[in-house]
Amino acid sequence: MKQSFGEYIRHLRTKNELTLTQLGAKLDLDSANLSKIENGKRDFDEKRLILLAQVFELNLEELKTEFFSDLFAKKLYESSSSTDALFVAEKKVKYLRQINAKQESLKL
Amino acid sequence: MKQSFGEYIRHLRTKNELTLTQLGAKLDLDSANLSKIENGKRDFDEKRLILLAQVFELNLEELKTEFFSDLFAKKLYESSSSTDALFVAEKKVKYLRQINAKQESLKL
DNA sequence: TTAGACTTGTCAGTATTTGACAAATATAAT
DNA sequence: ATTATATTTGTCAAATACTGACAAGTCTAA
Repeated sequence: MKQSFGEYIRHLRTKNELTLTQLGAKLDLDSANLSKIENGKRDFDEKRLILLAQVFELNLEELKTEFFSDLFAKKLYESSSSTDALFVAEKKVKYLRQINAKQESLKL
Repeated sequence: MKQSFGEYIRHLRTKNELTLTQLGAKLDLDSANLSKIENGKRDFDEKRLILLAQVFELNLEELKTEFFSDLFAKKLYESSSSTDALFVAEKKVKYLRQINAKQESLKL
C-alpha cells in the first residue's frame, strides 16, 4: 500500500526467488530495464500488466489498482495538487460509465 | 463537474465571449488545435494551466483539480479499471508528502 | 578473484505529441 | 444568395518522449 509500483514488483520477484534476468525474460524485458523499473527510474508499461498478472497468477483488477494508484499519486505529488481531483475523478468515471451504459442500451 | 476538461474550457471561453482565435492567442495555441482540445480530440497541455488560470483569473488549484480529475477518469474508464485506484492513490499521496516532510525537516 | 546479480549511463530506433497550415463546413449578418 | 467570420477536420513535419539494447560499473557471496 505504501510502496511504489516498482517496489511492488521487486517484492513479487524476490518473494518468488527470481532474479532480474529471470523475471525480465518472462516479461520480455531487459534485466537492466527491469532494475530501473523496480528502482523507479523508468515506468512499467501498462500493456505489460496482463503478462505480469499471468506470471505471478495475480488478479488483473488488483494489479491495475496498484498500477494506476501509483501513477495518479505521483502526478498529484509532482504537481503539488490537491487530492480533491481523486474524488472528482470518481464522479466523472461514474458519469462516463453511465453515458456508456445508456448508449449500449440504445443499441439493442 | 460532469463535463470534460475540453467542455470546461469551452464554457469559460463562451462565457467570456471569446472566439477560438482570441483565446488561442492568449494561450499561445492555434485556433484549430484549441478547437480539437474543446472537442476532446486533443489533450490540453498541463504546462498551459498557469496561463489558463491567468487568462480567466481562476484559482490554479481548482483548475488542476479539474484537469487531473479528467485525466484520471479517462484512464480508468478506458482501461475498465476499478475506482479503487483513486482511494489507494490518496493514501499514497499522503505517504509521499509525509516522506517529503520528514526529509525537509532533516535539512534544517 | 571469480561468478552472478544488480545498477547506471548512454544511445539509436520507435512512437507519440505538438504546432502549423490548408481546406471544409457552419453560422450569422446584410 | 453572398460575404465575412467562426469552427471543424485532416494532414504532416518537427519536436518530444519512450523503449530496447548494450556496455561498463558496483556489489555480494562463494
